[in-house]
Amino acid sequence: MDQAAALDCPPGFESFVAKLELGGPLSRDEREALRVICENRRHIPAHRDIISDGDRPDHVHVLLEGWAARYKILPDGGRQITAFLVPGDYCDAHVAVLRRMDHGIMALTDTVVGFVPHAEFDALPLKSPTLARALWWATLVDEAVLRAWIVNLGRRDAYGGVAHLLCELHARLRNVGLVEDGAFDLPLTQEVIADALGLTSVHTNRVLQRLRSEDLILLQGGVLTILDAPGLQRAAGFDSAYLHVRPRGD
Amino acid sequence: MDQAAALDCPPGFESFVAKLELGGPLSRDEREALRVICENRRHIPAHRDIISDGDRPDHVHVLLEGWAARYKILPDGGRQITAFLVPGDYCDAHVAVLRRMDHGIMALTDTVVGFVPHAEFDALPLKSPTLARALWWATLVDEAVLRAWIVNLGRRDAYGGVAHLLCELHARLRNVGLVEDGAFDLPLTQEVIADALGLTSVHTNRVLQRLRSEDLILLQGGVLTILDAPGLQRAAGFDSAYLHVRPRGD
DNA sequence: CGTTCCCTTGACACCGATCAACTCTGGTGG
DNA sequence: CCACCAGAGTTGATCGGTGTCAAGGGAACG
Repeated sequence: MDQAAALDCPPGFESFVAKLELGGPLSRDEREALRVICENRRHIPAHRDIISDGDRPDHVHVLLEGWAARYKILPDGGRQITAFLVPGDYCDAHVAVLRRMDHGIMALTDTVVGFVPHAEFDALPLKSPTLARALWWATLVDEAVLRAWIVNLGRRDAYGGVAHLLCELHARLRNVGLVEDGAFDLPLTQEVIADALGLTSVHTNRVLQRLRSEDLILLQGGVLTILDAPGLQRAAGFDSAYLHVRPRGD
Repeated sequence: MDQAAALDCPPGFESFVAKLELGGPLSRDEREALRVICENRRHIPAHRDIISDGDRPDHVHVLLEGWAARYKILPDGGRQITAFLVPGDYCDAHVAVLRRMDHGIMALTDTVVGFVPHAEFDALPLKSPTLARALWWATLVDEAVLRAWIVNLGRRDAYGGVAHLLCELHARLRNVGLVEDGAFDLPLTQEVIADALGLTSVHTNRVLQRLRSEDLILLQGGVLTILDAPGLQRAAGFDSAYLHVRPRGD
């Protein structure tokens, strides 16, 4: 936690660097190279798309503050959320290569994103192999999270699925320094959680109440407190190995 | 389809190159660089792990012949398949960065894999930016497929899910030249399909029979023939955009 | 010609969807 | 200060898609 030079950092920069350093430390120069991404900023209000399905954005975006979700709308109008984005997460590193978005990204809260043109982004790996590797690391962990969600949806019941999601968010937010005493902001409506887990908001409500009644969690006012981490992980069948982070204390 | 130099190519090489060329053509030299991966070969019989959960392989593997599946075993013994691998697909490009497998890969049929040491694999992008981009392309499309599966599991019923899976496999196999007249080898048991879609083999059986009775597909002897592609895609809500391939004829 | 694996079929149970109403909160305007 | 309103959370009754359990059939193989 070297806060030495933290004072003049744009908000969100710390989370961004923290996520990329999970794969290994970055040099002063490499951090500096990342800073340019955080200096062009854009505010996007809640419920607005950051990027829409079919877009061909010419910039790469990083979420710096707030929450967002990747989602896909089905022909019948149903919505499936395929990922939650928290500060430090890339929105569309793919698009630098694939060009066209095959899903949308919506701001769930008021958000701030940083962005750079593709050309500048593509040049980053050339400046430093370490940075290239850090970017790989981040996308590969994102991929591992997708696989965990598939397991969630395919083989866990609603109770285990919700528990697993909460464990995952806890771990990911801790990685970027957004957890204090086992508590963190969780500005998700029950409908949003339901759309991530393939449930209805009604059933999600019942599951959350069960988790509360079992004294595993405390959720009120948009803040989640994990009261019994081992118990919650047991309920979820959660094993953090897939996040590829060296375990550490809270 | 320049078969000019195809005669002395190792089996599976064509599919491998085809997959990497979906993002753009490769030069003669680049193909040659890929060939080394196909020249070290290993046979793995059906039902054996190619790589197991927790392994730290020191080689990168490419599937050249046969079918394989990524899978995860849950504490309660349940199995969830998170991806099907067909010729041309990387097994573990991740592990060059993440080091440790967070899931297993099982051969579904007798298979042949090609492999190279990490060091040699890591050097590939340095030789050619085009190759680096092709590797990115491949992993990003794999990621898009994972998202499509999440939608499948979360918001489609069993009927739509099976239909969507068949559409996906059709498109992916066509990309690597393994479809003829709308028909291709599908050496998956109903139990395997069930484990991919979060169903039971019993219910998968009923769904397949419905698809047959509606004259959408013909499935026998391990060969799937798509009789009514538009109808199947309609049943699935399938839109191939997420595979990021320019549409073309059958 | 028995064994094994896979596919098939039927009866029943249950998790989670659906539909509908009500509560609670925060914000807005008269 | 109160009336109203919209969005989120909560609760209950009922329905339906899939799971579960169990039995049987067919093809490949030693």
